Amino acid sequence: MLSKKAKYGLKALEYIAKQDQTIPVQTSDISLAESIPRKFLETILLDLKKNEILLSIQGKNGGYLLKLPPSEITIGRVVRLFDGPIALLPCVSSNFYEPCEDCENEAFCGLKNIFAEVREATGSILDKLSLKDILRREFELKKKKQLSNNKTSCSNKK
Amino acid sequence: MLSKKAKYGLKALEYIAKQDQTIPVQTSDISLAESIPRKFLETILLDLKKNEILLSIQGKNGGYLLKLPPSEITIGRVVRLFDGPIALLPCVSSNFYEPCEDCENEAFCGLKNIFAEVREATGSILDKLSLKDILRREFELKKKKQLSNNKTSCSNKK
DNA sequence: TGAAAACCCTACTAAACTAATAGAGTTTTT
DNA sequence: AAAAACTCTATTAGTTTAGTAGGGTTTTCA
Repeated sequence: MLSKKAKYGLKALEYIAKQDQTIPVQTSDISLAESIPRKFLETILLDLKKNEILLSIQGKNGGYLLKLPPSEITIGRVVRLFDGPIALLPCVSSNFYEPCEDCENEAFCGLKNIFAEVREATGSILDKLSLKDILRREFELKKKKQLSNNKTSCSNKK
Repeated sequence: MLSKKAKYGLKALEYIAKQDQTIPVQTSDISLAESIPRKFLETILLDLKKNEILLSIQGKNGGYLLKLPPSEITIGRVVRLFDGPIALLPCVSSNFYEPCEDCENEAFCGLKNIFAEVREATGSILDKLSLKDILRREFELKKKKQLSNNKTSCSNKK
C-alpha cells in the first residue's frame, strides 16, 4: 500500500496543479482543502521541494508552485520519493536494485521472473502517467457524469 | 515491497512443490535448503495450513504437503495472505476495499482512476500465475541456459 | 521598523508493524 | 517411553509510520 506521505503528496500536487500557476499556493490552503494535517503536510511539501518538484516562495504571501509542468511530474517519481522502490522484490527493482541475499542463483529464479513481470507492468504505468493525467481523468470522469445526467433529465421530461 | 513472510512463504511452497508429493516435507529441510530461520518458518507454514494451502501430518516423520495442485495455488493468494491488499490504495482493492476517509468524491477521483489501473495490471498477473508457473519458468530459464552453454562449447571446439 | 505571515528545519514521540525467538504443548512413530 | 515432528501463544528488539513540537528564517506591508 501507498504510505500517507505518498498519497498526501500526490493530492497536494494535484491541488497545486489545479490553481492559477502565477500565485503561490499556501500550505494552510492545501491542508484545509485536502484534509491533510498541516504540520505533516509541511514536511511533505519540503520533501517535494528538495526533490525539485516544487519551488517555494518565502515570506508573507509566499507558498509553493510547481517547478515542472504537470506533464513532466510522473506518479512514479512521487511514489518513489516517498515510498522507495515500486518493485515487490529488491532484485527486480530498476531504481533500487539489490541482490537477494538468500537467493543462490538469481538468474534461474522463477520468483524473480514473475515479480519482474509485475514490476514491469506497474512501472510502465506509473512512469508513463503524470500529474496531467490525473487532472485529465478527473475532468473526463466529471464530463461523463454530466452527460449521463443530461440523458436522465431528458428521458424524465419526455 | 513484499514482506519476508510472503517471500519465505512462496519459497517454501516452491520447495515443497518440487519434492515427491507422497512424502511430507519437513520444516527443517525447507529451513536448511532455503535459508529461512526455522522457528520463523514454522509460523509461516502454520499460516499456510490454516489458509488451506498446505496440509500437515503430525508426529514423527510428519511434515507438510500441498493441499491443492500447484496450478491452483496462485501467487496472489499467498501474497494477500501474508501482506494483505495488492492494491496501492484501499479504495481500489477488490479483496480489502475501504473507502478513502479523506476523499470527498470517490467517483471523480483521478488518483483512484490511475491506481485502479495499476491494481488491475498487478492483480491480473498475480491472480493468473500460480506455483506451477514459478516451477515452469525456472525450468525454462535453466533449459535456455543449457542451450546457450552447448552453443558456446560448440564454437569453442571449432 | 516591527509585527505578522509564511516557509524552513530538526528533533521527538506514540503506535503499529516486522522479523524473529522462546518455550511449552500435542501427536505419532518406533 | 523416548524421540521426532507439528502446534500454539507470548514476547521482544528493531524499524517504520504518522504525526507533533517548537523554534528559526524570510518577506511583506502598514
